[in-house]
Amino acid sequence: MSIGEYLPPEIKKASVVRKLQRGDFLFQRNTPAIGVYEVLEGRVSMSRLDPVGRDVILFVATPGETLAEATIFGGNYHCNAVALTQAIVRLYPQPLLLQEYEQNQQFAIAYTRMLARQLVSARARIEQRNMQSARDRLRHFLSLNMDPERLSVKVRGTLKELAGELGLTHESLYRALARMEEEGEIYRQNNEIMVRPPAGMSSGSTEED
Amino acid sequence: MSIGEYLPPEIKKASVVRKLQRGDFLFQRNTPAIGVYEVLEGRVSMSRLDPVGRDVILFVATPGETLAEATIFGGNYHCNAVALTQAIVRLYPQPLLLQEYEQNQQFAIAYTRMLARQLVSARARIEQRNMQSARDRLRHFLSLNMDPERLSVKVRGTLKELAGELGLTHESLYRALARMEEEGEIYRQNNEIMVRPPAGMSSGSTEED
DNA sequence: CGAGTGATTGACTTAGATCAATGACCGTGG
DNA sequence: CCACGGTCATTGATCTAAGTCAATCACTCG
Repeated sequence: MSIGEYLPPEIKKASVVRKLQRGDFLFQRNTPAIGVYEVLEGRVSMSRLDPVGRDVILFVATPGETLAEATIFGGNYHCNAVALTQAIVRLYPQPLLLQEYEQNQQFAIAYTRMLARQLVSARARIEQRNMQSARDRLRHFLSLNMDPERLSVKVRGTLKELAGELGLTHESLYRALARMEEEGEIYRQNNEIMVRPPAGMSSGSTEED
Repeated sequence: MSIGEYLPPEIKKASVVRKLQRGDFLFQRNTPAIGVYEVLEGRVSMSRLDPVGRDVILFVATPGETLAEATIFGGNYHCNAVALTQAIVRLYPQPLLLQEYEQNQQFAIAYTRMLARQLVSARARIEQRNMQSARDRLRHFLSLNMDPERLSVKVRGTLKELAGELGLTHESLYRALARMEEEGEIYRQNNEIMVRPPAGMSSGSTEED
């Protein structure tokens, strides 16, 4: 799923890890693209100055996300990338990526697929954000991430981080969780959120114990 | 930019237009993918049943948008597509697309680029949604769509549609526009929104008349 | 043990959503 | 040619839920 998983070993080996202090530029707009980055730690923001001189944020990449995917084909970067926190990134050199794309159709397909998959999940997040209520956003998140067997979601990281992912303050998320638990819609246990099926759902194949 | 623009003419010719009534399925999950669709008119929703039986919306495609881009490589559809309104779509047959992708590297690159571009703009929209205030969302939109020469944005379609794109009610958008105009931040004329540069900006190269 | 952070809850504020009404405009059909 | 229905643009009044500020408790790490 993440970029590292399907890259040929020689590109992995040729990748370079870079550490950034808060405020460091990773790259600047209209500068030749040297490759695609993956964020390993911290947060890196991509932004651009608008014609009036304001900085417009296009994307804030968090660990596991890649940036500047289109620069596999060369050209210049189209925005500025700045570390918002101390951060660690991995650079996959453009010439190697492009060469692989051109010579190994399996890789080209994998790369294209990855972009399509990311697009699907970005769009899903937009849909999530179309809902204003904390509970609806949470439900959407749970629905998309639920383990079908257990009808539950293991929360990765902290609830605060989840709140950020949902575009909510942590307080709102805590309250939504609390109320949904009160009302019996969900049930929490450690860092796992179990969803209680609506009345009249048979659990089908997974009848345990 | 849109998919039609770089497709080889033979694929364009082979594409099929389909009209949908509200509620019609365009395709269903786990059904063999026959191609990539472009929405010409109306709104088509992509959704999936979650393990608990709720319908989760992944994406609502509007005119100009494509869906199921990953199915260029075949396989099954991964969600259900239903017309939310009366709609018109164009189908680009998967076998032709794949053949072209495999045999014409320029096309493969163009297709990959298109996905990367869409990803950039989807991410930008997520950033926009991270802002809760109507004015900030509007500013973000203006910054991204501003004509650099005129420092203005021509609104496509109605303001109501724009409100939807910004994730706001139309009333909120009207009020935000009105207040920003009152305060001199913007200036409206027909369907164009002109942005008044913050104090102390020289317009640089475009000093006209 | 004390600092730092996450989880949680309470009190209060506020801006967006909602409901409602009005005027402008546009196309259609009689 | 005009009346009528529909939609957009706009504004007012009100509601509500999320944001904000603040406090507490548990836990971890050095």
